[in-house]
Amino acid sequence: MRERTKQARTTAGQRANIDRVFHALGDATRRAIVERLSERPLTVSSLALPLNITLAAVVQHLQILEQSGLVHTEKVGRVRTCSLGAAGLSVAEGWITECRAIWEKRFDRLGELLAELEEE
Amino acid sequence: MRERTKQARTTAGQRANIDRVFHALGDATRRAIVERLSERPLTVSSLALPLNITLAAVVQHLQILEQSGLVHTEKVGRVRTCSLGAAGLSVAEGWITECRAIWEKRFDRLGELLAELEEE
DNA sequence: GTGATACTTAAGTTTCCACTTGACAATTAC
DNA sequence: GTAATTGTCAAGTGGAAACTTAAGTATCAC
Repeated sequence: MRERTKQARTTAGQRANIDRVFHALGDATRRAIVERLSERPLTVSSLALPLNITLAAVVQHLQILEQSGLVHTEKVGRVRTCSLGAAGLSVAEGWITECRAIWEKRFDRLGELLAELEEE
Repeated sequence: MRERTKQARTTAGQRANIDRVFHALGDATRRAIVERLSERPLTVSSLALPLNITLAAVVQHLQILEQSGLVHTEKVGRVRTCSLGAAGLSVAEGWITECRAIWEKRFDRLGELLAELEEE
């Protein structure tokens, strides 16, 4: 059976990905991790240091971040090194850009009309 | 009395705002609302129609969206019209852009380093 | 006026999610 | 070898958050 879905602006897979990324970014602790990783790669324990939570909690956050493509991790020996992944941020950026594009298109269309209504 | 506060990349107020925006965007239903409002302004009940939740739930989502600056609403008579607010999306976009900028800067430094190593 | 429409609000329920604890595995240091 | 380091896993807890129900208010149509 061939899967033949209807043509959508975004596919179901993309939508699931967007969901994972924004859910990941919805938590302040995870955003703090992303911010620090944008500066330099860090190990799990060095990531945990400034955060006031257990190492296990940090690992759980990292799982969510990695599944969303926001973070990439690699284990060498007993040390896992985490770095920022470009993919996740691009997904979020893309969604926002598309929303804004549609909105601005509409805004431009109404521009002339609004100019007339402003004199009241 | 020199006011020399700590030099922060982002102020506490901005951080609270970022938190509200990303929390708002963390929910799929609210993102669906934002997407539809990017196309055209809508009333509360017309927003609720395609969503399989009660009107009360939609109102609660709208409160969160309005507090984050993602949506602007105005009531005329008994009808509340909702439209996309540019402020919220800009906040999210700004955070992502800054993260990416720092990350890319690091990439550039790596490039320079590699270039130097090749010369020697 | 009456009734219908379009929300609004409060309170309760349920579901989810961040976090902890505690035990465990794998690597490195001694 | 033993011990310390670094991380992993499973199960459980507490609180936030999404959602519902039910009642209320304000506006519009007649």
